[in-house]
Amino acid sequence: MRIVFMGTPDYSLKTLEYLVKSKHEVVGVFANPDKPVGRKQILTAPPTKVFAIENNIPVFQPKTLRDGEALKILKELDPDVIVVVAYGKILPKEILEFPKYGCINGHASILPRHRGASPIQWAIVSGDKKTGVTIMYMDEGMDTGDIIGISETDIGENETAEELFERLSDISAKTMLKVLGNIENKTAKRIKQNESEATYAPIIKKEMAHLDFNEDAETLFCKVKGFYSWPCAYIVLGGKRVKIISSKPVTGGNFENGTVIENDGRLVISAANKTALELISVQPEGSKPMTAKTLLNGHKIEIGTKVE
RNA sequence: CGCGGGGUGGAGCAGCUGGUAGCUCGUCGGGCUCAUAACCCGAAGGUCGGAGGUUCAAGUCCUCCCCCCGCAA
Repeated sequence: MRIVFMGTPDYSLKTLEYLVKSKHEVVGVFANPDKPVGRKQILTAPPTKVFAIENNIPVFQPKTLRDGEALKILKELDPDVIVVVAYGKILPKEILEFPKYGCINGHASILPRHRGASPIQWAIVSGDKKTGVTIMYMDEGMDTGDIIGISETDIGENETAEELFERLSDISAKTMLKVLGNIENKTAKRIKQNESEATYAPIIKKEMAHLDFNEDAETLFCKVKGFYSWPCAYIVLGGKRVKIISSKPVTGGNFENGTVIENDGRLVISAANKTALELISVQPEGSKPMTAKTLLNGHKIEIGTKVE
């Protein structure tokens, strides 16, 4: 099939790679415009664009898909199907209806759970034991289209969002290929989503990663994993922001929430419901990542110190 | 010129108003102990990021450069 691919970040790159290697023909790639990255704010091309250029595939980076220009380009590319993975834009109706086989989206959760921008992070933050990817026909809603294929996977006990991203991108790519095969030979089935089971995974904001010790340790532990490596759960200790890279929920006691209750080689902070969170690996602002023990070597953190 | 923090023995940090460097951990040796990541005794290990400058004297002041990190994206 002739495929137009739409995707921007690393997560979608995997699917693009698989498609290019497959028997299908990728005739064009849409990605979000280059944007400034890093401390130096260097204008950087998204990974899908870089890959497309290396493989001599035409790249398009429209600011909007709604001015008719994108549709004009698509008419020239004449795809049988448009494959969308983490593109970062909503497709207007005119584009959704354009390709013969429609627009297919790879979403990183088992729909209808975790519709929205950040399904991977929320699966972990919510404490889900399993997640997966869903391939669906896109419609005008937010991840509300009919399901064509699902692949499930267990979430590891200590798995971070970063690791899950990596795994799901691969699973998504493979599932997408399978589904495309089914579409091509007309064996694809459409399954409606059960609206009553829908949940939403809103885009992550940095402030969400500021840990609140009025929550229990298990919840905080999930946030540390789910917000890693961006934006990364953090606390404010002695006026400084300290990122929590890894942690472990432990038994606490009758202490005020958010105070240091152990500082002898281990750094433990009391949380709600007599639980506590042991910080394993941290990164104070201005420093490189280090273990809590190392942090304690150079900083006097008294028992009873309040964490903000 | 986007804002800010920082580069000191292997690691993390102190070192105020300038007078040859200290803490916690680790390492090595020894001791105690049924034993130990515990405890005791002792030891090694630092051109204080680099280059200039000021000074009788600079980690500590001035100038330039290199590198790391947080915010921001």
